[in-house]
Amino acid sequence: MATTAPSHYSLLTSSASIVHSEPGGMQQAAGGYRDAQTLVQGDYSLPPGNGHPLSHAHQWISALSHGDAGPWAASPLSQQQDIKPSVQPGRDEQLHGAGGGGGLQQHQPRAPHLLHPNHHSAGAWRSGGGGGGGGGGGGGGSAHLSGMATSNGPGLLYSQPAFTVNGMIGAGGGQSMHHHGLQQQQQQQREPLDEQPPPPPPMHPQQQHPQHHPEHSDEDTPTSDDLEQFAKQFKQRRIKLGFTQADVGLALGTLYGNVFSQTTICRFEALQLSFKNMCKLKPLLNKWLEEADSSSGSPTSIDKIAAQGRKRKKRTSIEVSVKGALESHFLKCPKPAAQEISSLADGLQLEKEVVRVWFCNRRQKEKRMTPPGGPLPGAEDVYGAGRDTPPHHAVQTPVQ
DNA sequence: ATGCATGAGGA
DNA sequence: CCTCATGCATA
Repeated sequence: MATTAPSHYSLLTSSASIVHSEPGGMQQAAGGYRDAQTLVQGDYSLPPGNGHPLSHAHQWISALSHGDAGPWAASPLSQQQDIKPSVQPGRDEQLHGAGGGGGLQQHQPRAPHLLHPNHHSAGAWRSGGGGGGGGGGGGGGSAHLSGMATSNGPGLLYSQPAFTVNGMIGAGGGQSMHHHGLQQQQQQQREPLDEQPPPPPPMHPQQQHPQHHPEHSDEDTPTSDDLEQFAKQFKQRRIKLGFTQADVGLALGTLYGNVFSQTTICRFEALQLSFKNMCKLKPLLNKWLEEADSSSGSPTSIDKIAAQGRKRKKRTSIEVSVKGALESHFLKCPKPAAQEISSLADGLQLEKEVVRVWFCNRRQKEKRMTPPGGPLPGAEDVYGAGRDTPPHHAVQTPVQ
């Protein structure tokens, strides 16, 4: 039981609340608004006067599948999946507590201090080669992904590329990347005579250019290390500037026409996206960083869009016991056939669709970055042979 | 921070 | 149906 909503979407043809909170002029670092949700999110981290001890060595599982596309191998940026401002016709429901809503928002003065450039996760693995000289400029290459698909119809978002900064935003022109050397420093140096054989990266399927250019460290394809470093740095700066993940997501929208949710930003920081996805987002976030950094004090048009209206099915809450069962099956067979799913669903008293989706999500999760606890569980190829993947489980990074 | 869900695109 | 990118709704 417990399965709340069977399968009908709740029709909330209620208030088409247009919540457009007018930030007025407090978009500064003070981060004007804050969604209720945002409040709960981790910004409160960082005790004033003490660095956080986060240091997790990330390592992506090499999820090589038998027939699926390689994980993050070849061209990571060669994807133009493009974005579309989900312009949904039925815009109703969806109450965003923001603006005039229930007035549950509040501004909170964050301490201007706190935070200090510090920590650098241990980079035991991945020797100089990859990480490549701190340059990491990441800025390089990439970028053909801004799509400016702001072709919204029914008043979706009114984001105007109104920059007041250096007007370097090639909103309509080109998206030239210019990196400033703000990346991070290098961390490993060895004596010129004492070459130590630091057990290089166990294995990183990515960054294996089947093409040419043997040496290129901070151009085009970012390495996993680059990404990790960047993500960390990004988060740090973001917090320092007083922005929430949601803020960033919106900013990206007003900046490029690509809105992202708090979720995505969060996942980016936590490296819970696929390598490809990370590569795609990095340039954008990098740009935002520059923006926020230089205009930290100047007006940054923040617009708020009233979420699109799409009636989602109510989230099904799967009981732990049931989850356990699913997990078991997943270990045995990550990709059950339709029929198997049916019987499974039947046995668990769940909708087939729910089970199917569960497996999809489970597989996806398995492909994300974020090491299952250990840097190298021993290369487990998800589906293909390792039918008995070790019982690793949600061992999230102790960050924040 | 995450779990379940939606959808586009690709066999 | 699957993968993949994303995000609402939640815990």
